Amino acid sequence: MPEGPSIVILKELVPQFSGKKVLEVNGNTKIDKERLLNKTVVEFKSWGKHFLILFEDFTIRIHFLLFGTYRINERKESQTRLGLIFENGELNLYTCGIHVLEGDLNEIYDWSADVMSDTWDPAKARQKLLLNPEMQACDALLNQEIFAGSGNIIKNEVLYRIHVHPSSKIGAIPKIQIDAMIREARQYSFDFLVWKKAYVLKKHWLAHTKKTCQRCDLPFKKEKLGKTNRRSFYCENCQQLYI
DNA sequence: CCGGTTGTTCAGCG
DNA sequence: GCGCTGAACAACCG
Repeated sequence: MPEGPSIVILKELVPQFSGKKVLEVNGNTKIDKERLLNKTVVEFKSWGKHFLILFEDFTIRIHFLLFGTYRINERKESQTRLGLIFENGELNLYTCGIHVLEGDLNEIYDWSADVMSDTWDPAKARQKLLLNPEMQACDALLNQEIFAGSGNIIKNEVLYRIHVHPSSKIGAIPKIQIDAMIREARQYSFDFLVWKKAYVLKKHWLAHTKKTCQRCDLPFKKEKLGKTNRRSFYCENCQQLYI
């Protein structure tokens, strides 16, 4: 569920509730559910891994973390975190973090940092990267201020596509590879979106969870790397280490 | 049945 | 106040 493209898929499934009034609220969320009652959804948005439900005076921010899921016009057995019932159906959210955001969303979010946004700004991403020469490539691709929406799968696939070792330092990577990283972070996210919709995402993984490199047939390394200490799958032979 | 995880936050420590 | 570490959260798969 959690990476950016999955949130975009959710966003595409809910316009049926845009402009509709919340007739009933349920779930074990700690936020004040009364506040949503009889309010009308203005719009649904997303920023990276955040799913946003906009009301007139406030916004509900949903983060699915590792295990979050949702159901539209159906329910799961497990406890609902937040359920919104409209005249034409319902949106049920499970195992997610929920926050209420006050004020102007444009002051909270830099939309151009979202790799899937129409306003994604590769030049800004490049600037941010160059300001962090000591940062490791694997950490950069998980950094939500630089690549909002990118997660561990996208990280591993992008680094494999651009032939860069996850422990490479940003400042030592040739500029042409930095540009490739930025380009592929977006491109792979859209490939992810298409494949996920067609239920063929895993089939297209070339690095994530893989045992062997399809380019050179040598075994992949599997290690927890970087400050983020997340699983990296990489080929020592095909992915260059820049230090 | 146990181990692991598409993620983030926060407490605790030096 | 900082940076770092590890726990906590919690559902599902193999």
